[in-house]
Amino acid sequence: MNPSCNTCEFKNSSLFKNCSSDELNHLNDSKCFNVYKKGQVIFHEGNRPLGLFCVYNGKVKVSRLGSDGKEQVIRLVKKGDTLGYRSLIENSKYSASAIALDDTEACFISASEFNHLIDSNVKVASDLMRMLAKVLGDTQDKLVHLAMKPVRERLAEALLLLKSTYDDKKSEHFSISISREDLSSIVGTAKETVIRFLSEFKEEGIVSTRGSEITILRADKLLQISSLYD
Amino acid sequence: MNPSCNTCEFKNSSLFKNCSSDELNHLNDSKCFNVYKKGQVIFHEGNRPLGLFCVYNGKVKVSRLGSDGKEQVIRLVKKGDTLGYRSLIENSKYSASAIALDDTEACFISASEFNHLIDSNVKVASDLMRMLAKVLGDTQDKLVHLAMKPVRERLAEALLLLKSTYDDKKSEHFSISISREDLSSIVGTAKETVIRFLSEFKEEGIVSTRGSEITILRADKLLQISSLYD
DNA sequence: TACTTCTATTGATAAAAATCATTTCAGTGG
DNA sequence: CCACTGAAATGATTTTTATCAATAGAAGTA
Repeated sequence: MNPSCNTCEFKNSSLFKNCSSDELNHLNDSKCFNVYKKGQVIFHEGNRPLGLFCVYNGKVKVSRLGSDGKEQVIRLVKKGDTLGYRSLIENSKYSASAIALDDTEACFISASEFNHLIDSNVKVASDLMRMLAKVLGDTQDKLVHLAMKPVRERLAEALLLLKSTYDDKKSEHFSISISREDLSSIVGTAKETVIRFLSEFKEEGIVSTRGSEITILRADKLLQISSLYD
Repeated sequence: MNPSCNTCEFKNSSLFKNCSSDELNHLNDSKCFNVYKKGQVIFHEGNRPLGLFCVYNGKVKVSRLGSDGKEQVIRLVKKGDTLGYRSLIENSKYSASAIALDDTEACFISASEFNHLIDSNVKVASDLMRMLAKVLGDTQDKLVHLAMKPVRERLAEALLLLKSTYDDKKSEHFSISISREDLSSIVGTAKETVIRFLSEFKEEGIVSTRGSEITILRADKLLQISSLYD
């Protein structure tokens, strides 16, 4: 059950894709495999990071809470992704929390192990740097869209983001079970507002819902809606 | 006039603080000193980066334009800061433009020079990585605040950001000349809305204005206003 | 100085989104 | 199967912010 780094599904696509077999074995010996139930906190805003997480399975949201209880999702994390590296690099406390959106499994790598690895393998360090640059770019996009696009377009974009992040089956229609609360925290708006536009989308035949499950029927239409202002 | 890297004011605080004297000399020989007038474009969204800029003097905004002509400022850059490294690392086109907010001077370092440096000096690479992590954290803060705070609080925050970024004289009161248009692009709102809240701040004795110049009289009050929701 | 041109400011109004209240629906446990 | 609970959905209303329009003020230029 406990997956081995050397045979890991993400061996060639993760942050550690440029590790030697020896390095992977070493990682494997020191890592710690964890299981999280849906809704469980993986790490908590304000705590000190002890290492980083490599998500093996499941879905994770990285989000921050305002004093009024409102939540804003900063990033969605999928299997194969690394989690919690920013605070580690900055050597600062977590500025956000990571919460499982589904039952999730992740390997934990200690800070010392991680630091040793990026000090000793330049390729890993430079992959990490590129990853940071990529995530920074994505975050800037989010910022700009939040400032410039109305909710309807941001919702369309959020649905496409969910699809592009979590659609691995590539089936005809992508479905995801997500609470309206979580969805509104991704979009950056109120729950009811999300529900209203979602109802519009339903009437237009763009999505369908059954309980909290949303099925995207017309990704093309969503793309069109989301990029009205691009 | 053309400043030398080895005697540069920012020698010990810039991204290149861990360069050897030789490396600095080499940078100095290959760099190119540029002068930009207020309002002038330093680099433009969509273009391919040829190198990176090290700001020697002045103020720069990094911003993106929506199709409707609305602008959102992503980052403020001051003297001693590096500019344009994200696209360079990602090897992608500029996703934003850099525009001088004041008369600005900056040294340009070619991509090959820069890449060679980060490949050969691990310390520079790791400083760069920490810088990326820092900027990512700042951007995430911006994102969360934009989503959660009302304009009044974001305006207070923006004024404090301008002060913390550009106040070097540490005089009694910080003054800055900035158009309401630019200020609104930092806050992420309409020009008129900024003006209205600015008028409120004036009535409350928190700031004063003369033309486009804004003077912060009570930074403490701004801090209080901006962190109502923290 | 008078003129021209921005830009700041203020006012009135419209649009967008948040909030509050209520109803409906889906999943859960007896 | 039914009651119960929590989430989704819808409606009514308020708040916030954007937009449009007009005026006033600053800065540059002939």
